[in-house]
Amino acid sequence: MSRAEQKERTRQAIINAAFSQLSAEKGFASLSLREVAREAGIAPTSFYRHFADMDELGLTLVDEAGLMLRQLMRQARLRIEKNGSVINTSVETFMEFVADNSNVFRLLLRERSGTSAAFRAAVAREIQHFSAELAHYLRKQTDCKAEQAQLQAEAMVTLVFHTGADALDAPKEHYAHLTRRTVLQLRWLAHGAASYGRKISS
Amino acid sequence: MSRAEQKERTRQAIINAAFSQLSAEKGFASLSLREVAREAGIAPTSFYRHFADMDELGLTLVDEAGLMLRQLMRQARLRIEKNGSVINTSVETFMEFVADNSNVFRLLLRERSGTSAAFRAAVAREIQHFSAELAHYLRKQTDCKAEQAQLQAEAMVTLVFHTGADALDAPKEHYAHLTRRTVLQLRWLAHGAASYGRKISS
DNA sequence: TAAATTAGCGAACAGGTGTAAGCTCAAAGT
DNA sequence: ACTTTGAGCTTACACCTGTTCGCTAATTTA
Repeated sequence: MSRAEQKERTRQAIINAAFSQLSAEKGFASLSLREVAREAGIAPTSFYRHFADMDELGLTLVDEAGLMLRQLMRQARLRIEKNGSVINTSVETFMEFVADNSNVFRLLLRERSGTSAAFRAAVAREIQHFSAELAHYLRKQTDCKAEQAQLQAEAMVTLVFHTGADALDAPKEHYAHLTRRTVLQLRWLAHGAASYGRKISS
Repeated sequence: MSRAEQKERTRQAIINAAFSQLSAEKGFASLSLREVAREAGIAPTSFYRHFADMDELGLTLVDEAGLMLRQLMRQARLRIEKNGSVINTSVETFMEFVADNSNVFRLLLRERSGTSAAFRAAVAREIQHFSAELAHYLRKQTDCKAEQAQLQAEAMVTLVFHTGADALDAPKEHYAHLTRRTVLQLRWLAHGAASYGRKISS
């Protein structure tokens, strides 16, 4: 095994160790370099061969989380093409993502309002991507001004993310109920934005 | 000075010390018993005469924050009676609250998705109160089903809180812009909920 | 083949943490 | 006036933290 290859492998071991230690009870801030190193199977000091400090590791985790968010969007688009019902399919896909990647979603959720400005900015950027894609979609679907589409998309993302946060503390049998509620909220929003816009322009 | 009186005084000193140490860079989780005690002007061990541990102090802080939230609602109602424009006045009042009590709002925001289930539950309860009052108001204003009013209120609160979170990282000259955007989102929601409901019932 | 690079390790340090034990001494209760 | 109570203190302990230094051993380069 080549040297660079091995290095990349333990780098991934560190990242995985960090993700696995994130949980409902433990946020990134309360992660310790030594514990992460222990789980990754290296000495504490070897950590520095890969990251300058914990913050750098944290930003890497946020990047990975953003990547998964983009995978989620792709999957949602695929399902929508087959299924049709846009809002319902999107929310259902999102809820599955939250259920299957709780720790990843939790990271985004927490660091969005966390103590590090850099983390907050990084998360905000990822979510911004998310909203922008949705806005683009909305503009194609219903013809409206760009600014308006963006604003609507952000409201939708906010509502869906909030439901995701609730889902983390709810038993799985409540998911369907949460989904139904959110779908209704999004429909109101879409309906209102469309008719309100028409009223203004008329 | 009576004994009970003095005890209450240092208890408040502890609470104030804790609030003052909360900031954009420091969340409750990274608060240390010793530092809080130092700022409160007591020995670390004396802390235990007032709280069993930091968690108990934290729940007390959340309670105080909830209290301020209720003051905020009262103030908003007063202003609405004079001013008229419900949504606009509410959002403006809320934004002022966030600006004037950043640390209090930050506490609610962070612990809502924090690492302690007890904290999350406590914050959720306070916000639930908030939404319930708004729902009550909506029902009086526009006649609709109770469940629908509640759902609409929760969406509104979610959007407003999210804007508050953004405001914490934005310079004050952006507040007006943020307010305008949020007002528009809320109007869409109200408009959509009203007409969507009518469409269903007809 | 010889030299240079470097991932990983062990030992050690300085500083922070929560909390237990036991004391003082002024207020409250009898 | 005597006793009890309890807020606050000092000391002490055990533990965990991030980080520096110098070393080893294996891969890569020349």
